[in-house]
Amino acid sequence: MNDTRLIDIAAALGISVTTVSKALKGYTDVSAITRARVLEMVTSMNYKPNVNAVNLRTNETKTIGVIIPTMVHHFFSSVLNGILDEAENRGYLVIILQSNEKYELEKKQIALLLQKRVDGILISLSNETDDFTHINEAIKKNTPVVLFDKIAKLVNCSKVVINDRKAAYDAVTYLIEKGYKKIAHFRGSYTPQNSIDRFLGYKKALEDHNIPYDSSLVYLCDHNADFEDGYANAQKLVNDHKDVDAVFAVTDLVAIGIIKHLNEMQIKIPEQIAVFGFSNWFMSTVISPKLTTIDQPGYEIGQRAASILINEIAQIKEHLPVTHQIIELPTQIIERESTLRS
Amino acid sequence: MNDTRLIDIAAALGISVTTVSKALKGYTDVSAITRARVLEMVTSMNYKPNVNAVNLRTNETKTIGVIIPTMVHHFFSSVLNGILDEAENRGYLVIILQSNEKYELEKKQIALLLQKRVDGILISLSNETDDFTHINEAIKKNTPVVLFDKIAKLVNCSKVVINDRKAAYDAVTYLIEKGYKKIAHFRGSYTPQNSIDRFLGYKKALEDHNIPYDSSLVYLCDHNADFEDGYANAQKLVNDHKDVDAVFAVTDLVAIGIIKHLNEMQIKIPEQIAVFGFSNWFMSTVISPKLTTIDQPGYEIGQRAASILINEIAQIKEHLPVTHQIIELPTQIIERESTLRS
DNA sequence: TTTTTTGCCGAAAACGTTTTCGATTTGCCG
DNA sequence: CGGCAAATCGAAAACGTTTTCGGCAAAAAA
Repeated sequence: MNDTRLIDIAAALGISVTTVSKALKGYTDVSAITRARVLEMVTSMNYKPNVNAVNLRTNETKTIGVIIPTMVHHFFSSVLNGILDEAENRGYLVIILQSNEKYELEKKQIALLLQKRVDGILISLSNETDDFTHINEAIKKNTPVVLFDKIAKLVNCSKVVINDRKAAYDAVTYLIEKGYKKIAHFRGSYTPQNSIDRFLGYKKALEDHNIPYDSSLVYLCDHNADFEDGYANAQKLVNDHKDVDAVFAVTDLVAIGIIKHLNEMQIKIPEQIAVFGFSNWFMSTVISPKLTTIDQPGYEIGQRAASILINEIAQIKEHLPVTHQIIELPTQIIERESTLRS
Repeated sequence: MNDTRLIDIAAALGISVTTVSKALKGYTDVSAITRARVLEMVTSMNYKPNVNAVNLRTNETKTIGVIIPTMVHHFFSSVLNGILDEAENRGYLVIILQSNEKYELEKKQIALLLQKRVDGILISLSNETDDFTHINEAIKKNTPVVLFDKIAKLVNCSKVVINDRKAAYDAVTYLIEKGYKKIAHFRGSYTPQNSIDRFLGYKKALEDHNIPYDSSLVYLCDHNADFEDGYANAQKLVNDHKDVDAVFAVTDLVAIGIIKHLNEMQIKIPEQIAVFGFSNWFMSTVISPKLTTIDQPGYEIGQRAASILINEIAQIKEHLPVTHQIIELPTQIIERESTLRS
């Protein structure tokens, strides 16, 4: 346990702890020469400040908390990646918690983070969450919160999102312009804003191009919007509607489920039915045919969210007024084989 | 900022901080009645201890650090999941860092964790790492370390692994017993123990079944052992060896790359060439044909590793001798279509 | 009654920093 | 040479706990 303390290097130098501390923190009332001596002794004795003492004294932890619905998901992994990088660059550590899409757990975890006195919180809401008092509680306690991806519009804080509605609109418009006539939609469950917006974008695009909206063409994938959902519903789709020529899926995973079933039924993609995904999960280049999809910049979302949060932390510390910002990151269509008729 | 402190509830009750603290920590020298009053006041005033003060006083942080090569990987996501669950159950928070497979970064991050005074460290080594002084440094400082997955046998600490060699041996033996004669191996790079062991298991299984080892049947996938590796090498394989009837891949991702190429070449799986993966990544059920593979219990690895670490932390705190343990978690063959000849 | 035990409580030190405020010295100018 | 400003330092309080140690009362033993 070679933990050298301020008092140790003070003793070694024959000066006071006060001066040592001040030398390190850039106070002006310490001479250049003693500062140099302190700095040298600090490295030679390998001094590392005791964060617990610092935290107690300064009442901050240089730590931010992150709550995500799930970790085992490529999109959230990317977001986390962005958060971790930005946090490290700015000298912050990151505590990660998973809500497993449960509201109660999410609530508990906010409380845990507040108790641990993290300097700020990044959170993507669980699908269950429809009450936001726990978030507001954190904000009221002067702990800044930044919502990302799955947000709540009502909460008064900064947010980093993509425009799901526009992205979906663009996707469906793309399909229409490619000549597809009867476009089905495999939507996610009813609560998360994401799947609502994507559905609305789908609907709007149809209407704007004079294609009547037909609710029987919308299939609900509420079992996590995963592979099985797409697979099972694809079965129904080909039974119900012989003349569908394209599907816009709420998720790459759903899209891959669709592709798998169509492949098994020997239905040609995109000749008979085109498939459009959402997320640009790297797996979408692995399957056959390669999936056309919407690129969602996960890494950048994480990075921006962390950056904004850390800025707000600094502002609060300086007692400056914080202005919340809503960042909308651009998405783009990644055109691949699954919609590309020759 | 409603942060009530011990002194506040002491004042509210007209007693001393000492007694309040003792009531909360289960000391015997506080009467049942005052203890009850304290407990009541604690909940009514919503008291939460200031962790920084507690940490400073007790010299522990109730936090463990985790370093993994990468987060965007299903296996590590699962491991993290296990770690997070176990940690939360035992009242610990988790700080996660990524080494991005870089030795230098890994070294820096160990230092960072030590500086933050985490109570223990979980780490899966980067591929580059071949020097272990940074790990030993942590151990010397009385911060317990548990290695998992990508370990170093030389480091004197607890480890949680699967038996890669045996798993590979079983896989290849399975192929041989199914009647496959000429079995290629797509191996990972030369440094990580994992891919070495899987290669050795492959070789041993051949020898034990009187099949001569042929080094030209071993293809190196050293570009992250990912999808592209499998795809590219599969191309070489079918050129070089017309008579190969099975491939054992170091990773599901590599296996999927192989499958993709074979599908494109209209080579029937498993009739002409069987494919065997490693990891039981959930994607292996999504592709066609579904991939036979080795199930690697990621979640359990994380859980066990965290559990062992937290036990050791407790032992060190009580000044008990710690006995390091090496846990080998069982793997099993998941038989699916890619090796199942009808 | 006196002595001893038991039960209950509080004063105070300690953990390692940061920061305020006052003290001391030095140089400078008149 | 006196006085003032600037430069440099240190004592001490504070952050909120935990824990040791001793004190004091009431109950039990003598």
